[in-house]
Amino acid sequence: MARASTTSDAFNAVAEPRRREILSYLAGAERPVGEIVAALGLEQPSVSKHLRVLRNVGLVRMRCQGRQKLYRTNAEAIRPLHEWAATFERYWQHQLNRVKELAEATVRQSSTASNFPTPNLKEKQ
Amino acid sequence: MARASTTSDAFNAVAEPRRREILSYLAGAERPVGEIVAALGLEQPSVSKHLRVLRNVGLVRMRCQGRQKLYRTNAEAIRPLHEWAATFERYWQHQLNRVKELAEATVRQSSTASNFPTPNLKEKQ
DNA sequence: TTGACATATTCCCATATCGGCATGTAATGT
DNA sequence: ACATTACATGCCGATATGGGAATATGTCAA
Repeated sequence: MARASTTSDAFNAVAEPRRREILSYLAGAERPVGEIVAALGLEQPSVSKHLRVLRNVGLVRMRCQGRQKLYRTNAEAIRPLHEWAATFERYWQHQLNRVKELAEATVRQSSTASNFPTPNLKEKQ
Repeated sequence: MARASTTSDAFNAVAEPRRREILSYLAGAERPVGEIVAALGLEQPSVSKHLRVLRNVGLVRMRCQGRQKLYRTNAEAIRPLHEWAATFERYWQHQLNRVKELAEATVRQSSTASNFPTPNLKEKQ
């Protein structure tokens, strides 16, 4: 088997950075393909192909108007993603609390004990 | 060019359904690889490979304990995804309001006017 | 040391991607 | 009818994937 199709999922469709840009661009208003091309600086065929993928998973809707086709993003289709991610919210809050506690403990210690430099709390990724 | 690497992004890493399952499974507690294999019913090498991808993008952390390696998901790394999706929240609320208004209008109409069958509000995808 | 256990890595293959370029198609204007 | 505009589609090539099977690495135990 190979990687899952880009059209198998909102998750897969959204994995492509350009498609994310397109979605953001089309979030507020309906736009013809030409404007997307101009605004994002992509090749027209490329945009058309991305739009096809997005349409297949319901992330954008299309409407014809003369010779133009107006696209808009269907925000509803992004909700599953949002909800899946939200599932982890409590866990990253836990982690933040731990970091916070650690920081507070360190501050207490350094303010009572000495003039140590503040420790670097940045997580090494 | 081909598709972006699965390790280029949290978005790309998370596009794979099995990886999402692994992340959920490892959200609450640290677990050795063997338990993941047993719990999700995947082949061991497959799990190891997925874990490698997840680790490369910081979605999981690993700790050695004897001959086992304990993995846990690093929820922090999921936040960018959550925040990106949240960007569209106001738009899907707009859409919901529109659907709601439409439904209410329809109800008003049908209750004053007649016994028309309720229209199908399901969006055709 | 030898063996068993826990994971990781490698090789192979079928599949699909994305970009670039060329071409097809449909609607409009003259 | 013809040219033009606005998109869509087809073909190509380079690349990377994920599963399966086999094998390597590393750790503990006797």
